[in-house]
Amino acid sequence: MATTLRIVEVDKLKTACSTCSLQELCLPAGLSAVELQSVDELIERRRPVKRGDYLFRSGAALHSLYAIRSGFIKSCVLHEDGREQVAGFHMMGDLMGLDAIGTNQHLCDAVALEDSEVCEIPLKDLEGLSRNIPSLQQHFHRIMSREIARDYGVMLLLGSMRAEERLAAFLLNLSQRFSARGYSATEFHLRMTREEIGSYLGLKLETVSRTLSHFQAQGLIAVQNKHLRILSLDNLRELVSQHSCRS
Amino acid sequence: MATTLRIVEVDKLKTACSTCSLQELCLPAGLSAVELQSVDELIERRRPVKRGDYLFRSGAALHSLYAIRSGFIKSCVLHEDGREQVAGFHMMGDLMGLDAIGTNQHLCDAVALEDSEVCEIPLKDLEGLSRNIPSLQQHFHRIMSREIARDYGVMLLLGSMRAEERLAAFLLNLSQRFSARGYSATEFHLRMTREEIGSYLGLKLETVSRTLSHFQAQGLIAVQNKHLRILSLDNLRELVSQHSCRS
DNA sequence: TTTAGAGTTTGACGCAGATCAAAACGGGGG
DNA sequence: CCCCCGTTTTGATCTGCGTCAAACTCTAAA
Repeated sequence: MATTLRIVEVDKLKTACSTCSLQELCLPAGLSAVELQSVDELIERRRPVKRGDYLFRSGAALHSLYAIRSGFIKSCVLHEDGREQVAGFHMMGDLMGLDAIGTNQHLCDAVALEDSEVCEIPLKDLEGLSRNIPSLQQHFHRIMSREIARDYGVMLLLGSMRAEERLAAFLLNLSQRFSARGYSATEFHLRMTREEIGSYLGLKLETVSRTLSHFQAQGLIAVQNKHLRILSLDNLRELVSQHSCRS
Repeated sequence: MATTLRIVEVDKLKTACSTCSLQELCLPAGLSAVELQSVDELIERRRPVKRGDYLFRSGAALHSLYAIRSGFIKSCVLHEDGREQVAGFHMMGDLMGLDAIGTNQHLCDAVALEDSEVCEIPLKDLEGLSRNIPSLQQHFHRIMSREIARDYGVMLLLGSMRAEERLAAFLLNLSQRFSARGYSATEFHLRMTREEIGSYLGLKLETVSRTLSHFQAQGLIAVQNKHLRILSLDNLRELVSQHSCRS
C-alpha cells in the first residue's frame, strides 16, 4: 500500500510541468512559477502509449488534449472511403487533439510511431484555468494559431511543390524541430516509414525512396535505413526555394 | 455636424451583432442577449473592402481579427520565392486572421474578390471578453479548431485526390456553405477566376477549365462563365468518394 | 460603340511521378 | 542463430496533368 502510494507520488512528480524540461516548448511557456503550479494540477495523468497503439481514434469523443512528453506520434485524417493520409508528425512538446474542439469529436487517428508518453489535459479544465491566467490563454491561442500556420505551409507544399522540394522541405522541418528540442539539426532517426513520409507529402513511397537516393547521390544527405544525416542544410534550403515548375 | 453624428450612429447600429443576421454563424453564436451586447462593444468598426483591395497583407502586424459581414475574400499564402497559393475562400460569417495569432504577424494576404464588408475585432479585447464569457471563449476555440479541421480536409484533397475529385469536392464545399447561409445549394456565382480555383486545388487553370467542361458534358453541372448550376449533387458526391487511383 | 486586356476554352504534346514488378535488406520472434 | 515478413530500393513502363499555343469571349474603359 505504501509502495503504491510512493509510485503514484513519483509519477506525479515526473508529470509536473514545473519540473518538465519541455516547459518552454509546451503549453505552459511563459508562465510564472505560481501559474505553473496551477497548470500542474490540470494534468490529469501521464499516459504511456506503446509503439503502434492509438492515442485516440477518429470519431471518438474529445475528452482531453494531449501534450507529448516523449516519443513520436503521427496523426492521420481519414476519408470516408477508407483513404487515409498522414496529417502530421508530432514530437515532444507538441499538443495534439486541437482539431477535435470544433465538433467535440476527434477527426483523425493518432498513432504512436515509437513508445511515447503524453500528458492528458482535460479541455474543460484548460479552458477554465485560461480564464484566470491571461498568459495561459494567450499561449493556448498561439498554439492553435501556429497549428493553422503549419497547415498553411503543408497546403503550399502539397499544392505547389515538386517531389524534390517537398522532401527537402520535410527534412528541413524535421531538422529545425529536432534542433529546437536540443537534438542535432543534422543527424537524426526517421521514426516513420517511407510510405508514411509519402502519405504526408502526397507522394508514393517509391518516389520518396528514389528522391532520397537522388539526394544522397548529390551529396546532400547520407541515408542508411532510418538513420539520416544532412550534409548540406544550405543546399537543401536552396532546393526548396527554387521553384522549377508548377509555377 | 448633427448629420455626421447621425451617420455614425447608423453605422454603429448596422454593425451591432445583436441585430446582425449572421449571429448564428459568426463569432457570437450561442450567446445570451446580455453577452451579445458586450460583443457589440468589441467591434471596433465596420470596414468596407473594395474588390481587389487587401484586407491585410502577409507580414503586417496583427491588430484585429476580421469577421466577414458581406462579400467574398480569398487568403493567399506566399512562398519566399514569390510562389503564391490560395489558402482559402472566405464568405460572410467567416473569421479571418486566425493564422496570425501565433506570431503576431499575418502570414497570408487577404484580398477581396468582390466589394465586401468586415467587422474589425481587436484580438486583445476579444481575449479579454472571452475570459469573462465562457461561452464566447468556447465558441472562439471552436472556430479556431474548425479552421484546423478545414485545413486537414484541404490537405487530404491536395495529397490524395485526382483533379476531378478535387473539383467536385470544391463545388460541394461551396454548395454546402452557400446553403448554410440561406442561399441556393445548387446555383451560385463563382467569384474567383479559374486560376484562383486552380491555385486553391493545386491544379493549373487549364485543368480546372477542362474538368468543368467535362462535368458539364456528363450532365453533372451547367457552367456558363462564373455562373454555376449543380444538376446532380449526388453524382458529384459519388465522384468525391470513389477513389479511382493514387490510393 | 469600339477596343484592349483579362479571363476562358480547347487541342497537341511532354514529363514528373504513379504503377507494376522483382530483388535486396533488416530486424524482431521463435 | 535463422527465418520470415515488412520495408526499402531500383528498374521499366504508363498516364494524368502540366505546358505551350492559339482562338474565343467577356468586361470595362475610352
